[in-house]
Amino acid sequence: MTRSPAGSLRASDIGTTVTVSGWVQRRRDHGGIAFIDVRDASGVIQVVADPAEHESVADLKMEYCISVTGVIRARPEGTENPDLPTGGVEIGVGEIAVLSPADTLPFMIDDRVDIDERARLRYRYLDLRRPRMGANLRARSRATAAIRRTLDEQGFLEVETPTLVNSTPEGARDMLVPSRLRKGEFYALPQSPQLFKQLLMVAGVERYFQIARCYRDEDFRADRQLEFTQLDLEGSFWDRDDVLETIEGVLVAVTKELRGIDVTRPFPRLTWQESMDRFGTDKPDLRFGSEIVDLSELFGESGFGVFSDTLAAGGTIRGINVGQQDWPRSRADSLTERAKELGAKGLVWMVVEDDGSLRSPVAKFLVDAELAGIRDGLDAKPGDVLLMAADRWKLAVEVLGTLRNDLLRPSAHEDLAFLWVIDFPLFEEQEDGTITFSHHPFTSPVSLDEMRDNPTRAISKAYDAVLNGVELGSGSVRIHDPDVQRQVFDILGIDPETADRRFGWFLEALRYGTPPHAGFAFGIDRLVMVLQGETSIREVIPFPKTQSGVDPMTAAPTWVDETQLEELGIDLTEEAMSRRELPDED
RNA sequence: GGGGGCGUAGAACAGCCUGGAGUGUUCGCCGGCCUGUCAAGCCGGAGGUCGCGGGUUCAAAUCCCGUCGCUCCCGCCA
Repeated sequence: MTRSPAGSLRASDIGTTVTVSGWVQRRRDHGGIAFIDVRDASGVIQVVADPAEHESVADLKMEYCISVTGVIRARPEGTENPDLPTGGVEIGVGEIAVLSPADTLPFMIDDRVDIDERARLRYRYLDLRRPRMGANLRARSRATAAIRRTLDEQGFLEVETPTLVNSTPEGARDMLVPSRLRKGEFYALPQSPQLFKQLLMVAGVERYFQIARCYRDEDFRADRQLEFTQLDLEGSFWDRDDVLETIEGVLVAVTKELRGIDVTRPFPRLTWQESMDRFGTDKPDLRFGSEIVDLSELFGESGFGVFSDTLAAGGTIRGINVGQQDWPRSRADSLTERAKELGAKGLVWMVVEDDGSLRSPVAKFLVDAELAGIRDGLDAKPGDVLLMAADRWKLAVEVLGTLRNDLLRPSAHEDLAFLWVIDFPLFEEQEDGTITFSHHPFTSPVSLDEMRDNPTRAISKAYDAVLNGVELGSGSVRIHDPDVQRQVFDILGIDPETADRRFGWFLEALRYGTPPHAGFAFGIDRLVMVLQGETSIREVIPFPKTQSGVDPMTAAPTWVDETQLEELGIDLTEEAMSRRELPDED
């Protein structure tokens, strides 16, 4: 007899004999009657047995893998379960077979319990049996299917690029793989297929995409793992808007697939400058207001030294109204600490009293006109909490932008707010005065003259996609002229010899009739995370690593045999060897 | 590299501030009862190196120091 998916059974199946195979989710044994919830990948069905007839029912434990054959029947009136898609019917047992028993579980297969993450990862195969995790796995599969469907319809070619590539020390730290055939040399795992996809444009592919695993050896966050998956995409003869339209189409299709809703297009666009000014970040969360306001002009002549000195030094004074907040002293203190952690010298806070006056430790330093200006500028109403930062522009807006998120950002992702951030700076000036790229060194400037004359103010043809304050990914129009590419390397302080050694092969390729091209890459983990309402990408990655880069199940990374190291020509340092002697402790 | 939170039975927690016998709750597990439950219910039982190491003390889950692990954040992440 063929097997029926448990979750598919409905009233229309009443009277038919079916076989369902799956796992015992729950057993409710009433003595004279026993209910067994059988779960498979499709859902759950209730099985009803008389323990007197089916003695083996008493032996069924949670997560036993079983097979049940019986007749579908309507549940007696009043016992239907409206919470279950199959809740109108049940299987009256004919036969039960245990396919595979299960040991007592290390934790319950239940969405309602938060289990220690180490235990979940140690038994990830059990963790993935939880409905929520199963739903996340399926969502991810449907997301990639929707991506392929959308791009295939537009004539894109899916091309696989190598995952053993040369190391590029710029940007993130590379994951390295030693070469056996060439002792002492290393491959790197790709941080992105960037240069290969540009070569595919040189190769005449015109429309390329790949669902590519990428690797960056940097510290973890809730939205960062060593390895992650990107939709990587590139098109020839494209300008920015061709990319934005294509990516929007993909994001809309995936959202439709996972959420069943039609996102309004086109997505809003903010310039980087506007995004920083209004939200203090290049990945603003547009689900809520409380924008940052420039209050500098109120304080040009201020008697409050912190403000007037900041302005005299070329800084700025920005404010934000974070609305109604519980505001005990401890909250103010911890927020001030947070602002300092972010680099601010301090944080000014004010609470609007019922009579409209402002209660604040600094109120006594401000004159009435200044206080009134703050109230007006921040549209203050009684009970509102106002925050102000006085600092150089970027720091001031970033601090307020972070506090805005800390205080107001919804924890779940029920609403969706997509947007584009465009017109990023081409370069960034670092604290030591050197110039680095802000996107990557293959990004086209808007103006060559501006790039040469005033590099730190030059605008690039780079853009980011943002969803609910999460940076999904970024892209740019690329440089297709080898001379321009050399100029960019020059500005970045990469001398011609170094440029040739590292990128000569690429610069050479650009000389053979390279089409203008542009592209994008977005993180599939992050997109699925938000659409599934999760706040960590580990929930949508089947087998993630812990924050220290360990897989508690397989114990990777592990020590390898001396002979393996010898073959690779690798000696461990004393420091590494001493770690080897330490016992692993929890 | 730095800061915060957490670590107590198989799981989730309370207990810690203010030291006094491993005390408690829910779930799971074992045994028993139970014919319409769906996180079934009722009765009984087992189960503990309070992460690890050191210190203070007559006495440490509790206070102090160190360390390991998990996690969030800063740095970092083109």
